[in-house]
Amino acid sequence: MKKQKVSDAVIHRLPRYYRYLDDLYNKGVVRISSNSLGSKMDITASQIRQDLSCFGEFGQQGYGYNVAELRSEIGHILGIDKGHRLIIIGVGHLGHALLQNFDFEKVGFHVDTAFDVSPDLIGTSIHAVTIRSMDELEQYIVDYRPDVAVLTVPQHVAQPMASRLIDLGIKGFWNFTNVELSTDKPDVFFEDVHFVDTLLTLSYRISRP
Amino acid sequence: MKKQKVSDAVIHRLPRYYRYLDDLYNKGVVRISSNSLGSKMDITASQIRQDLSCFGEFGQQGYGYNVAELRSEIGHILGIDKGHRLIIIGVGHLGHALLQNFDFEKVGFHVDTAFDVSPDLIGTSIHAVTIRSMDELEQYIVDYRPDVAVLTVPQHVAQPMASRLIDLGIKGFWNFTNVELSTDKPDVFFEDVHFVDTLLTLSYRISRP
DNA sequence: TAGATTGTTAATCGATTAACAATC
DNA sequence: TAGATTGTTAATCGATTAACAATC
Repeated sequence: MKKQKVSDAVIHRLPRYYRYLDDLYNKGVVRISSNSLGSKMDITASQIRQDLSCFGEFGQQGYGYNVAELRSEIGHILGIDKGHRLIIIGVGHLGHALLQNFDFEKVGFHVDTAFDVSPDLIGTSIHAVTIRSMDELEQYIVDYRPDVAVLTVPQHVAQPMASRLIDLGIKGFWNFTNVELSTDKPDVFFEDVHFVDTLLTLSYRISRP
Repeated sequence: MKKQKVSDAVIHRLPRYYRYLDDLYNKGVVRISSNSLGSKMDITASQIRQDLSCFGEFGQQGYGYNVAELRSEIGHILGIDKGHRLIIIGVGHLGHALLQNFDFEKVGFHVDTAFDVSPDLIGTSIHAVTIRSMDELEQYIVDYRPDVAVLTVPQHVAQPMASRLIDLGIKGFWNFTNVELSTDKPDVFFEDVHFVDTLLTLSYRISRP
């Protein structure tokens, strides 16, 4: 096992490995070689073995990998078993859609609660998640110490809201606003879901003659 | 101007360039050098110049780039001015959220119409977009020839729906299902928005000790 | 003009792929 | 055992950065 800094390229492939392995696992597949996984995923077997070697030795010569085992190892590397807890900031259509459709538990996140400013929403609950007033934010976070905030607020409040949450100790942001957030704290992470960027990439590709 | 295949790395940076230039443009900034744009975006000036050189010469020695001009050039490269038209397949919470909040026009897409199976939705409209029955799909696409389909349908219908749309001539998919779609047609493009992957990447980062 | 900044070529760095000894 | 397949080292490929002549 090499012990070096793991590159972004590798990190970004991990969730995809996990998805494929989860799928194989659910289909009851017991073992898989880097070769056959590679052809499924359309990457080289070499790359898979190289990527995995950043984290340990999970296979066996002549056999390949045990699907259940590798799935859980990668899940572990990704922190799925850490019991992370998150809060949702902003329950507009998008926040609502995530609450209704997104399987947070499946990737090891528990949705503690949600916050909004709308009196119509405060006090109600969606999918067993209570929506609270934004005024309770400080007290709630101090009391319950969630790890991650999902930002589904309007653009213009994104950065101030992020700063407020960072001061309260939030360490990770799943950011759905189209704003690039920043902080000087090195242990705070932003993961941006830039819808616009992906649509523009598609636009680029279909626009070539 | 070098004329080679443009790498994925470059293509994926284009939308971000566009966002920053659009922002500068809206702030009334007239000119910018690769150096100052680079420090804003936290990339090297060299990379910016190298990237742009794939598409032409947009700057001027001693001056830098005209913001309005570079913005529109990159918009052009991305196909923002192509008048692409799209249809939304599936108006659940997510489709609804996109219809209400996402500024398609800003990136040069016109939302023609939307489709769903729910009798409650069919015939209504959201943000001036009519929701039609899935039964009208064939006829509509044949008649109006939209370019792109936004897939916000349940997982298990994703691939069959994509195949059906590809047969009807849809060339681009903005895919919000967690399924990796495939086709043997080389001129069909999928742009996947894998929510799960980004949340897992965040999980990885905050899980490191 | 002199200073600034481009576009491009060359150098460096890192990521991917190939090869293979080790071994199940 | 023989065949299969790993983990890792070496080779290759491509992307990023640095350097600089050209020139506004």
